[in-house]
Amino acid sequence: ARSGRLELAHGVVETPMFMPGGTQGSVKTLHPDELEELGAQIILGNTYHLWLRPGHELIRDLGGLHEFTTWRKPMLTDSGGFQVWSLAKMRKITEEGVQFQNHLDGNKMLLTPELSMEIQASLGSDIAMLFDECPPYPCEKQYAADSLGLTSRWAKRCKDWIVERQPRSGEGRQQHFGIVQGSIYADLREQSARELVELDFDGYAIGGVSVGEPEEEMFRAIDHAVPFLPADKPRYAMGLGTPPQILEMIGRGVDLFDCVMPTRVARHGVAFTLDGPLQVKNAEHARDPAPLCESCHPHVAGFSRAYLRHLFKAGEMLSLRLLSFHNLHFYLRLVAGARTAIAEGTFPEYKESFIRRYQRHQTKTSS
RNA sequence: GUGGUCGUAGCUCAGUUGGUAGAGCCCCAGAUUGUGAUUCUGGUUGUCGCGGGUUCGAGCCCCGUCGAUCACC
Repeated sequence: ARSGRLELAHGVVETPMFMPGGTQGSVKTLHPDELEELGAQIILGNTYHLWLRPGHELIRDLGGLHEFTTWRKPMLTDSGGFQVWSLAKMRKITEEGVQFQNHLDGNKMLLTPELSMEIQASLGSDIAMLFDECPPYPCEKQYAADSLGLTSRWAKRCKDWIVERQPRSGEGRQQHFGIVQGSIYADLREQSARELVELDFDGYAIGGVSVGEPEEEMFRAIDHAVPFLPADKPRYAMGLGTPPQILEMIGRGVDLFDCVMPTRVARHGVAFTLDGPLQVKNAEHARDPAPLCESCHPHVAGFSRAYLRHLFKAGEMLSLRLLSFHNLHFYLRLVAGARTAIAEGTFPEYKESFIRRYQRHQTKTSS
């Protein structure tokens, strides 16, 4: 485990850090001021979604994504590769890029490495992710190898675009993170990492995880990639994870995380607590005056489980907001605690005691 | 009073020529990992208004009865 400071165009990010997802220019249900209050230092935006709607040129003309959304702190934009994989109806991957039918009106579109870089430059994010191909799980080794090769060639094209279009360096410059692929194969992960490091980016992400693989495979993918990434550059595990997974990966030297889980499950009635996930809608809470958990943010601590259950059963929008707020608070506290523990040299104990309590009452397995 | 229609799960209803009861909602529980609030997956629930009859067998047919509703008198 390690801690650090990431200096970006719109401010400093302390690591390890969790980055809430603001896919369409909004962390669903929350006000930017609330995110600041929660201690969020960097949030995500998404190239694919913002390109389709309202359009990156519109956002650029209105001053960029920070100005557009009023979020003044650092932002990271995902390249769109994953969304083309997960959302588009039909897609055809070619050397040039990905042809697909978008999920909004079915129009045929083409996303290329250069276009992804251009869109992200228009958005003005602090960190732009390279355009990659995210292979599915399970994945034959030959496919994973071919896919990795394509991702590396696209990385080179992204690099060329960056050098040509953004020659300036220094403060305020947009940073770029490469994405290590290679599925579950150790040698491919190593190869991918080496090829990306050769091209020299500002940070490195581990992609192709959280695509349906078992947890052990996910950890192994991280372990296969981390040793080949430079120690002085940030490492980002894309799309992860559950609270215990976050701690496990911090223990493996990962600095940044993003995951829709805290906000998505919040909208479906699940609250994270020190004793594991809590199904707020369950009948057992119908008359429970207790708060969600002892670590609640003051804004949520005053509400009983009975009231929160009622809000969900009644379909009240406040329920979505309160649990989104609560779950992000939980995640951001988790990583803040990790930073403190790392600084004090007690991270292993912090991790173990958290996981022991979190999983104590769990009867189900998280596959 | 006469004639018609209808009584099936908590609610709204489907049940083919009689073959041993289903759906949606609700309720109960689970899922969710580079974003799906309005999603997905499971599960519980019936004296088929009641009482007789016909039949090997009735939610379906016959008789009676109760209730709802409509039309006419």
